[in-house]
Order: sequence, then structure tokens, then C-alpha cells
Amino acid sequence: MSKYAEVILPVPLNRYFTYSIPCSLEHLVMPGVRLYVPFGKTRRLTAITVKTHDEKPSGYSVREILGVLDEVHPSLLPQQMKLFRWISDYCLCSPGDVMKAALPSGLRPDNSPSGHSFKPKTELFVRPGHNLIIKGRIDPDSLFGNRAKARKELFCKYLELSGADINPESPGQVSRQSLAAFCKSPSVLQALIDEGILECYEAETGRLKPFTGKKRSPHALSQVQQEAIDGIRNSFASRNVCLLHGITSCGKTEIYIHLIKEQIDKGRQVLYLLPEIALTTQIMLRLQSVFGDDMTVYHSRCPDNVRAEIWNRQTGPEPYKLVLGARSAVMLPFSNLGLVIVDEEHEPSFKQEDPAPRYHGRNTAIILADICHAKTLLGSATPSFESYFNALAGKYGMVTVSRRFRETTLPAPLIVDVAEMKRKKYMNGILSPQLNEKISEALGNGKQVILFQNRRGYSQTVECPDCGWVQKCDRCDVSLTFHKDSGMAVCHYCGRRYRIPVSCPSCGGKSIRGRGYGTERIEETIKDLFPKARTARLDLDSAKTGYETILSDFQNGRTDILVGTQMISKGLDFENVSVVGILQADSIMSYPDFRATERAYQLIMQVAGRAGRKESGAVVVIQTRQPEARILKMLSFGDWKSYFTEQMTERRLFNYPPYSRLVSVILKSTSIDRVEKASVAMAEKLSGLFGRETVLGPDAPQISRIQSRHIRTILVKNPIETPVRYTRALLLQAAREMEEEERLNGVTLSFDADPQ
DNA sequence: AGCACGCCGACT
DNA sequence: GTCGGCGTGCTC
Repeated sequence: MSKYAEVILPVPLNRYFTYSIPCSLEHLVMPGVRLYVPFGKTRRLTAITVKTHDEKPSGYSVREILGVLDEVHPSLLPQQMKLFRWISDYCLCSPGDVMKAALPSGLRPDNSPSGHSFKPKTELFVRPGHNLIIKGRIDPDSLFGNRAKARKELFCKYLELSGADINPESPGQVSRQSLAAFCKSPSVLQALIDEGILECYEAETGRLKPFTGKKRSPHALSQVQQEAIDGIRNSFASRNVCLLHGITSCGKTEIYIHLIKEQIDKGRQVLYLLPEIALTTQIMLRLQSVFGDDMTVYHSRCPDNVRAEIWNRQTGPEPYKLVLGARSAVMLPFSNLGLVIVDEEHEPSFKQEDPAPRYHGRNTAIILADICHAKTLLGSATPSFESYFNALAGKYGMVTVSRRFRETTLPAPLIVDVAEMKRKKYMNGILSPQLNEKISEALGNGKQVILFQNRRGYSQTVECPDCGWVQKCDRCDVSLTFHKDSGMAVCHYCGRRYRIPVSCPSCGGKSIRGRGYGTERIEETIKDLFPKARTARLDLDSAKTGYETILSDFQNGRTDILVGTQMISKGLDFENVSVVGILQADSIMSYPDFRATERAYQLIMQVAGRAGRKESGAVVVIQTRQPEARILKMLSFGDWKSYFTEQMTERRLFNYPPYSRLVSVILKSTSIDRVEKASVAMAEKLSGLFGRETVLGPDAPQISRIQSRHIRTILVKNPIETPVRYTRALLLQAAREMEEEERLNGVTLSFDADPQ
């Protein structure tokens, strides 16, 4: 019983807050319990208790909590409190930032007068009236005799639905609505209720649909899969993390299913993480066919009420045994976690980019597993350099599966020099004659085609050919992409849409037009060139009107050609695809940072992996202006290791991760003048603390303004031997000094640990 | 980050 | 005369 509670509040302030607890509530307040507290003059916020104590704080007058939101048990488990602490420490963000990312807003009723917002969903059910208490069984004949035929029929229907005809002691739940569906007029049901034969009651139902399909046992494993599982178990005997390096369609999912089953049988929970975009219904259905209602899906696109419901169930007596989720699912409560699977662990989307906490889902999962004394399995066909490095260094175990489940190999890619084709005037728009021919051939054979282009929209830019003016976003420092379907120019950063000017604002020229190719334009071109083929497009824009339909149409052969962005690189294998075309490989090969080739390799491999078997004549065509590029020579599973080794030599030479540790300091302001002054001052300060060689910048990033806020970054590059604690302490010290010296007015300062 | 307080321009 | 613009200062 303590008088004071130290709490986390959902504000970006780097400290805890202390409130007093009235005597009557003392027994309810403990770490992990949500409270409702006053904050500032008018606000009321949800708080998370970190600890309770009896020392009266000095220097300010303590305010009293308004209420306790968790009266039965804490909403946050001790393991989570530890994890949250780790995240805010490692990511250099406030505890409140972590809280905001973790708690569904339904569990965070800020500023509501009562302090309650999440309401469990209830439904009306019917059951036999209590004056009908039955000895042994219910006899409809004695109740109704031969009259009231409709009522009798409906009552019999109830008995059938509830199973009360067979098992009258414990009838199953029957909702009023489902029973009502069986009678011609609603008055028949109402009559039964009025007579007291049935009674109506309200009960909590939950928003998640129960699983109604048939469950199956895990499939038997092939020898290759069995060897992989044995390898993983072996590795877990001595290490906490294991990297499963297995090529596309080597049967990874079935390996996961067996490992999950094993944990559940031991009474432990499993968290299965996937990159956001890859959260396909297919994988969920496959897992659900084995695990049924023991599992759930949790990601940022779930309705908030559903997220709150899942969260509540996790802290209750019967938590889910398996959670399939995106990055944010690492924040969920797990009382008895045994295994975390991070599939497609190399995917950059595991790293949260903009709002703090800028955490990495994979790395956070490893820490979570550690806290819970669980194991982590990382899966990928093209592992991140970081994980592969850790595996080679012996920090992680590693299991390699280099044979496909059904003994097939990836075809060697056909590399087409676009520059040469253009010179010879052989290019048909964006299509080389080679790719054109392969497509015709495939279509002639009843095969399917995938065309990959890394840009959505119609044309990449809108510009004036007379003077070179390019249309840009008012709020962001990026050029606009033309979208033909809406006839507008769109900013891909903030989503703002613009009209295209008739005459050039710079020179008055009247021939403003789009330039470059996006997926929309490619779809149009392809429809022109292959009018008989059924062509579809999958990108962020078309996905809004049915991502699943587009994929399943293609899978079931209702479309022949699929044009798309990265979105097509995830998900299932398409057995009937015989041509995969990468239209502008250069756009993925020429990112201006040290990770460019790692990314390009992964992306090209992933896209190429969509092709069917080599035996059936499948081919991958890569169009590029740099046909001699080293990376294009390395595109096979076997070459991965030599490519990795080569890249690592380079990284060591230039002191890039994993041979160094980076933290990016981010300064933002609507005033360019202030942000520049502040960032110069900050860089000075950091140079003083770390030494000049360690601090790079300030620089204006590629996109130097987003949503009217100017951005500057400073990169701090420490040798890997420098303890994280030391780096962190100095960075926080610098931030504190900047604040104290009032050099930050109107500038917000944040950090990005391990920027991608 | 919010949200209030505070001090200057164009409206009934 | 005041409605409201957003600069700056504080939050246990």
C-alpha cells in the first residue's frame, strides 16, 4: 500500500510523472495498472503505473489520480513494462511515445469525462425460460400440443440450434437474430418470449468471428523440412536466436506450423511476425486451418475495438496461443511466450520510420523473447546483412535450406541492356523486344506474366519540356506523380493532390506533360500491346479497391498479366507464371546509401522468386542500363554468401554497420532559419562530446521538407565497440543542454537509432 | 504533443 | 469595440 504512483503519460516528455493515490484506491494500484489522471489545466489522460512508493516528491505539488482503469488485473504485464523500458532506452524516445504506439486507443480514453471508452460488444441471445426448468429433457409436444404450429416449429428449431434436444443440461448459445431468421414473421418469436417459453438475455460476444472451418493436423514433413526442424531445435539448445535461411517455396510455413504446434502443446504462446504488406489472408487461412480459434491476427489496420479486445484477452485467463501480427504486435501482452517467429526478417518495413518510437520489429522481438525466456526464429530467403553477420559471428544459430520443397530451381535471369536497345530504336515504350517476345510466347502457351515496376502512378513527374520546370508539393520537398485515373498530380509523401496547370508557371509554355513510367502507364501500354490478354494492376492505389481480389484473380488464372509494385513480391507462389519482368532495375539499384545493393538484391530475388519452375521454361527478364553491374551477376542463391562477403569487406573499409553503430539526430521546424541554426549548434555540441570524426552533418535529407516542416539530420557514427549506454548518455546530455540553453525554440529534436 | 494564455489585425 | 491569428511556455 503506497501513497504515490510513478506513471507513464502519453506525452513526448522524457520522464515519469508522480501522482498521489487516495487511500480507498491504494490496494488497486500496482505496476502495469492503468490510471486516469488530470494533466495541465484541462486535460485528463490515461497513465500506466510504473511503480508505487511512499516518498513525497518535493518541488511541486502532487496531484491526485482521478481513478483506476484496471480493477481486475493490470493491462500491462511485467514483461511488457521491461520491454517498454528497453524500447524507450534504445530508441532514445520518451516512455510516452512507446505507450502511444503500444496501447490501442480504446484502452486509452484520454479526455473522456468518465475515463471509459472501450465497450465490449454484446448481443441478444435466447434460452429456455426459467419457469421451464426441465427435468431431463424438453418435450415440445407437451408444451404446445397440436396447436400453435409455427411456434412449435420455431421452438424445435431453437432446440436443434442449441443442441438442447440432445444435451438439455447445457444448451449452446443461440443469438436472437439467428433464430429470428427461421420464422416468417418476427411476432412468432416475440410470442414465445412473451409466453416465457424462451427468454431473451444480453451477453458479451466479442467482435472477432469464431472459426467455423474444419481443422486439420499439420502435414507430414519432407525429409528436407525435417532436417531443418532438427537443425533449429539443435540450435535453440545453445542459442536464443536462429536464422532460417531458406529459399522461396522451400516449405517454410509448414516448418513454422510444426514448431508452433510444439510450443502450444507445451502450453506456451507463439508470436508470428510478418511485414505489414505481407499480411495476406492466405497465410492466415493456412494457420487458421490448423490452429482455429487458438489464434488471432493483429495489425495496425485492425479496427481499434478489435485491437482492444485482443489486448484484453491477452491479459485474461485464456490468452491466444498464437498471434499472427505485424510489427506492432510485439507490444501485445504475452504471459507465457515460448517462441517468436519473424518471417521475411530482412524486410525494411519492420523498422518504424516516422513517428517515434523508431523501433525495429525484428530486434524488438528478439528482446521480447529474451525477457520472456523464449526463442526467436528469423526466416528469410535473402537474410539482412545484419542477421547473416550475427549468424556467421556465432551470435545466432543458422539453418540453411537450399532445396525447394518440390525440387525446383530458380531460372538464371536474362539481362537486357535498355540503353543499347534504345540506341538501336528497338524499345517499344518501356518494353524491350526480348521481354516483348517472352510475353507473347507465354501468353501463347497459356502462361501468366508478372511485370514489376517500383513506382506507382502514371508518370513519375509532371514537367514543362520548354524550360524544365517540375511540379512540386507545396508542403514537401518532392516532385509530384501524375495519376491518370484521377487526372491529378499527387504527392506520395503527404497525399496532397494538385491540378496540373495548363500553362507553365515559370515560362508560360503550354506543353506541360508527364514524364517517366509508373504502374498505371505500364498497365495502359500492356493493354495496348496485348489487347487480348487480361491485364490487372496491383499497387497501393489499386489495392484500396480489393487487394485480395486482384491477387486471387491472378492466382486462379482469371487474369494473365499482373503489373505491380513491391506488393507483388510478397505472398504466394504463382505456379503458372512463366515470365517475370523487372522493367527498370536501375530504380532499385541506385539508392544513394550503403544499403542500396543489399536492398536491390533482396528485392530482385523476391520478385524473381514469383516465377514458376525452370523446367517449365520460366524466365526472369531484367531490364537495366547497367547490365555489367556486379549485383546482377550474383543473382542466385548459391552466390549469396560470396556477395555478402564482398559487401562486408566494403562496409568494414568505410566503417558502415555492422562495423559501426549509427544514430541519426533529427531536427524539424516550420522555420528553415531556426532549424538550420539549431542543427549547427547541435552538431557543434555533439562534435565536442564524441569527437569530430564521429559526427557527420548537419545535412538536409533527400526530402528536406515534409508537411511544411523543414528537416535536418546529424549522423553520429560510433565504432561497434563503443557501448550503447555511453552513446545514449551523451546524446541525451546534448539534447538536455540544447533545451537548457534555449537553442531549440520552435525546433523539435528526436533520434533514430540504427536508421535504415 | 496539446492546450491555454497573451498580445496585435480586420470585422459587426 | 471583439473575434481570432499563432508565438511561447508548461504539464506531476
